[in-house]
Amino acid sequence: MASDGRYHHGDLRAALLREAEAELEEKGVEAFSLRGVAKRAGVSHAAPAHHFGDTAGLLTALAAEGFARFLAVKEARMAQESEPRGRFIAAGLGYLDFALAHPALFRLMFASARLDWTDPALCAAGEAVFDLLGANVLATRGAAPDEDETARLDLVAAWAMVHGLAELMIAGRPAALMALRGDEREAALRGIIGRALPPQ
Amino acid sequence: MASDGRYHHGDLRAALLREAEAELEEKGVEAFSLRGVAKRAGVSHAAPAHHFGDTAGLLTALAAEGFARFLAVKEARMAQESEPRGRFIAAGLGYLDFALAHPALFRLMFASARLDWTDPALCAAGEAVFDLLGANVLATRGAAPDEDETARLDLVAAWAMVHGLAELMIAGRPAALMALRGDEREAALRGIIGRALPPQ
DNA sequence: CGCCTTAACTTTACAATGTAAAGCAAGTCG
DNA sequence: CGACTTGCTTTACATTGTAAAGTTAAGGCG
Repeated sequence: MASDGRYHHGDLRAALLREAEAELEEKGVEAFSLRGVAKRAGVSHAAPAHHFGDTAGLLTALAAEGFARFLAVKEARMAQESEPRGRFIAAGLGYLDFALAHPALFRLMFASARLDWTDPALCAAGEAVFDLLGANVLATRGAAPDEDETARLDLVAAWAMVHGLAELMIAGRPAALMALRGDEREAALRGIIGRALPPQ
Repeated sequence: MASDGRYHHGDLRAALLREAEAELEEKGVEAFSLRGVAKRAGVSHAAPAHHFGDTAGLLTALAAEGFARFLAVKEARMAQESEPRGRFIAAGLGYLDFALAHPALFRLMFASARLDWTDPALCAAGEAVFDLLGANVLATRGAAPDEDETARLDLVAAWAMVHGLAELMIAGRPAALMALRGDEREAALRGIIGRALPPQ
């Protein structure tokens, strides 16, 4: 029985995704529980499995949605810049915005063994993010990563640097970086990300 | 009863740590099971809890041991180089060696919510690794990260770059990098890591 | 309107897991 | 030789994922 008394929820699928994200951020991937999600949504413990098959199905759907939002955050940051290099750095800052705002979801997306990468929706969402990275390399270096060796290295360096920053910052490391606030931190991050990009 | 028939195992603690690592690498952190570890060691399902308190205790002990080995791998790589910059890059390559050789253990050490960071052994082992990073920055830049602002950025940049490479490569990404073999890959990695270090 | 079909959930059931508590075996020290 | 202690086992129970069967409501068709 739905919490509002109705038997048919209306849009339980969307509600479960919402509650699943709350469960994920609160408990972490490792303590994530389907029954916990059901409890939050006020439905029977088996309702999530009905909609998503199993835990992997729910997490996969959540991750796919996450990649779409991730891309949107990056693009929003980029829209504030006009020069290719500034836009590339902005994409990196968006990457960090998202990771710090949704750490558990971020780790689910990038470092979980519980995702079903054969799922077309998840693959497509992930590739869209990767494509943006390629486009930024092309705009900055003037060569496409899948054709030019140097551009390929640019792509790896930029991705690794930003991804590493995200992972470390999620873990609160290094303390010296996490101690910086607002503009100071952003200025430091711009400088660090800049090291990985093609020279100006 | 121990698999060899003895009641007292002799060194069950060490055996459990060994089997726990096998369990971890085979099933991943998210599907890691105490009972699975016990089964591998041929002891009763509650034996691990007897030695380590609970799952967190076992994983924490495993991670602490992991940090010690991690440090050893980095130092082994560094021993082959004499110049500060070469040694710094070698430490990064050792970081990647370890991550790729023990991906699940690596992720346990750096990205698990199941570790008890109040444990002194774990803290000490982790700090020893961090100290090596600081020493490498000092040797390369000529300034200590806890005193000099630029050195602090050096530390963050180097760590983030190498850590990001580790996380991405564990996930098999990017495909272009993972397709490279042996010397080719190492040369590419040297170049990429070099971007994050103080200019030559 | 009443019946039938089907989709959306619930209930029931079961095996696997973590952990607490009590029990038993075997070395150790008096 | 007997009590103590340590190391492991047994038993027990709550929580979890998932399968399967049951129940409720919504919609189409006569």
